[in-house]
Amino acid sequence: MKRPLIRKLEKFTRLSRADKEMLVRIAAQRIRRFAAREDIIHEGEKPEFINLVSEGWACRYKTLEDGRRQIIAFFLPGDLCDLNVFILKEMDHSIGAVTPVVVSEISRAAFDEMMIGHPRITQALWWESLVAAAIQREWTVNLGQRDALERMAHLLCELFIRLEAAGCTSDHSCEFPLTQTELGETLGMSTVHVNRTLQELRASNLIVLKDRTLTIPNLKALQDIALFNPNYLHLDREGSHLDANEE
Amino acid sequence: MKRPLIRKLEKFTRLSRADKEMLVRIAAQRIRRFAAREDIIHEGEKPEFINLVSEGWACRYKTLEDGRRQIIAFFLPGDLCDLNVFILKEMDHSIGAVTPVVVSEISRAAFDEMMIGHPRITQALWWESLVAAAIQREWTVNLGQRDALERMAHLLCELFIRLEAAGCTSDHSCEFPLTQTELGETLGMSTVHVNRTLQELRASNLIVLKDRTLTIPNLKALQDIALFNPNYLHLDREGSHLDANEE
DNA sequence: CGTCCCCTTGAATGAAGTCAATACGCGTGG
DNA sequence: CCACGCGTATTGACTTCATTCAAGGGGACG
Repeated sequence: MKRPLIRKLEKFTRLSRADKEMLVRIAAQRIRRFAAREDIIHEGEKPEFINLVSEGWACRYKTLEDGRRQIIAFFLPGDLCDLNVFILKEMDHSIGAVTPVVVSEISRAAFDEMMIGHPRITQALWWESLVAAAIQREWTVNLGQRDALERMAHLLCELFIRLEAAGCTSDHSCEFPLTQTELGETLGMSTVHVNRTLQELRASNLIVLKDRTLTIPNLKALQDIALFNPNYLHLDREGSHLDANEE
Repeated sequence: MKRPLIRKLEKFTRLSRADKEMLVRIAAQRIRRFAAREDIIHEGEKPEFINLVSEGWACRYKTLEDGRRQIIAFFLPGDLCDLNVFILKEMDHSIGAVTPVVVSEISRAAFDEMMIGHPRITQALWWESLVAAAIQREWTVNLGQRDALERMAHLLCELFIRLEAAGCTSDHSCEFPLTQTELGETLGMSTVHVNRTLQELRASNLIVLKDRTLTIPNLKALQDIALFNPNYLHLDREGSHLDANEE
């Protein structure tokens, strides 16, 4: 349950003891806590840090002039906001806490230090950011091509598998703090239709969702109706040829 | 019209003569041509190069098992496919030519060399890739929140402004090679509805689209109905404080 | 001259949104 | 302890936007 970032990065490569200590140290440098619904950084601000979510769920979102809101991404424990953001003059979107969250702020200096002294971490972080981009692309496919039922099923599959990689699941269950309104803002559908879609998944015994806990009795079955192909998450230790000898 | 990449990067930072020569040299190393509709790289392959589109339009796309296709991104002249892709074991999507295209393949070695000797270019390329990510996010918003008319208008605004940055527009017009089927695969709507939506934009005098040429007589008006905010393209010379003294 | 691809149009159908009412759990304060 | 308010979930009836089906038109090319 601890150190979800390390756990996740090790899906890609093996990290040395020194690498891990570095990551722990960096994550401890500057810690901030946010209440649910609070903004971590708001559109228009100048980004000064890379944010690492170590506990809780956060999300990226954008609001249109007329108030419509789209959730663009979820940050689960161990997830990083964009590397290199400090290159941009201002945020073009906001990042908000979904649940109460604990965030580590990584300064540009700390990041550069890590890039220089720890090539294995550097590699793993680029992998992380390529996966994040792949997830964003898959969301485009999801919104563009899948109908409501498939879309919902796909999101649930993705979140569950990502939580698993971060060590945040037990058996077939995980905490699931999203409200139906938030699901709607994520999947581009009305709350009413979110509700009906969830009912349909429940009726088919594909999910149990109750008291902020999600259970997926048969992940394969849910994947099938979602046309879910996990390849875009690149969770198959592709960097294993880089394994460190030390440990 | 030449060297759209350089032209685009200079929207972000000023490049020295040596930087530009480097870019020209890199782009000339390994050139490939593709016919319209041909695949540049296909899902499942191992990416070995960073592709730079120097002429023509290409697209990223994904196909679901049942044949539905979603276009995930367009590559216009001067656009690069993901930096660092070689970290991944295999492509989770395909890249195809929309029109006949000319592509420069950039090897890992050439890329690393550039990263070391040309910090200004490095910075500019990270900017490029952050902008590409921002575009992908905006597409998520587009598909999730906007209705057909807004969605179409938004895409047209984005493409026009990006073409402008690459030096591929003249006055209020640009070449526009996409078929209505491709627009549908991009915007997640049926061809029939694409057709009707275009008609509606034409009837409001917001666009002229004929013979593969798009004219936007009043970009501001089109932006308004699209709820288009160009901030996500980060085209405002944010790196100008980094301007080189040399030229 | 026929074929193929792309664009266009009409009519019928369907998926998802809107509106509105109700229910439920939970915390607060009387 | 109970009443109240608030946010969230649920349900039904109706509407609207978009898809599907089907047919026809036009241009490029062999």
